[in-house]
Amino acid sequence: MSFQLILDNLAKHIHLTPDEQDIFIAYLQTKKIKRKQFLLTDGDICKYSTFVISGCLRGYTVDKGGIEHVLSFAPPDWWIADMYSLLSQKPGILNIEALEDTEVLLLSKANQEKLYQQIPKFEHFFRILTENSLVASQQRLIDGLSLTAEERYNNFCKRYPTLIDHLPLKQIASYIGVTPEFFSRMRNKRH
Amino acid sequence: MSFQLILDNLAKHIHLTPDEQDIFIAYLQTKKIKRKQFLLTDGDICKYSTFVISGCLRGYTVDKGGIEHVLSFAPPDWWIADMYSLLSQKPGILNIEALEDTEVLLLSKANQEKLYQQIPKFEHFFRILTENSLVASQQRLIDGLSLTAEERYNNFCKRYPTLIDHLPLKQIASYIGVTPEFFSRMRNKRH
DNA sequence: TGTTTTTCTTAATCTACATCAAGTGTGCAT
DNA sequence: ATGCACACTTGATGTAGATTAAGAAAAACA
Repeated sequence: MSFQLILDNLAKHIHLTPDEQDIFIAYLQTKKIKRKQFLLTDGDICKYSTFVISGCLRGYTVDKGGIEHVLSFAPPDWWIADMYSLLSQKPGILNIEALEDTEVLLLSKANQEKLYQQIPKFEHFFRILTENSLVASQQRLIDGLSLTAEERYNNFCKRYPTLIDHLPLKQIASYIGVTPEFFSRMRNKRH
Repeated sequence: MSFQLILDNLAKHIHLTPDEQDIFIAYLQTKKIKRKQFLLTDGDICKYSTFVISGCLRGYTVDKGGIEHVLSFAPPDWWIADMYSLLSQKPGILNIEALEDTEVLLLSKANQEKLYQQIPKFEHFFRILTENSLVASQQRLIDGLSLTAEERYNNFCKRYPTLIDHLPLKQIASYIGVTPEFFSRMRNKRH
């Protein structure tokens, strides 16, 4: 198991000494999730921040009508968690499912807090990570209010070009916020 | 000018010594904004985190069609900023306007970063603040995808009961994501 | 390899909400 | 007080996108 991907991910915002890297790595757990298996389901208490090494996860909620709404995809080099549940340690509403066989690193909430104490740089790192998530989340809110489904799709294509290829279209439709039927029509533009 | 409100706000997450409180307060600026005046407009680079003491602000974007979309209200005891612009120091898209005569405290980005260096507890505080904003933003995303306008309105009423009273209905409509006309009809339920 | 399951498409109909237009309060500046 | 924005309402009509249903294509799995 190589930890290079996650160390490089940290290195985008903080510099760690070799010793600090070792401490960090000792706090991680490895896990493999088969396609269609779940890392977290609705009602669970989220105990980990998850970092994807290979494969792809999706995080989604299910509404009263049973419709799924994709909140995020997590390809390699991305973090994912049910932030509400992770922070409050109450049952969450997110489902995290593997779209393909996926390998992840898990950092437990307890270990994450130990890192904040032992190596304050981690507080810096996760502050920045959270700030960037917030900006992305707010931009998506604005897009949902301001743009048509088609414009949101074009944005998605620009922002996540690598994802487009090996993602079922219905998952993209759900992320964009439309039905698979409408999405199909939209792409084949014959309204 | 009393700084008690902002010190109590900090105290929700971190404990400061009197000396640290003094350092913090010395970094703040006071500002008064009259009703309908702007603290920030589209295209500006956001230089401050703003904390509201009295009055009320609203943050909104304007889409291609000239329609305003309210992203947040900031009543007393709330923080507001164009996070995208504040973090990237590039021109932002948010307008921040006073809905009534408003008194705020400004913490410049430069001073905020000095605080992170001098008093690491501030990094902890703003991490938590950002985490909570992220959870709220994601929940609003989910609500926008899962709920009807009416359900979103009911949620808003429950979540911000104090705001409802002295806020123009059209501003609430915009926050909910519907036109004033539809909002009016909805409230007077005679579809 | 064939069988099953899931994804994608197409078409008809429907609905939540927008748009346009006009009229009625209501607060605030002169 | 009076005039004037501006907030709010109400009605008629328009539309983006949903729903339902069914078949075609592709992928998963045994």
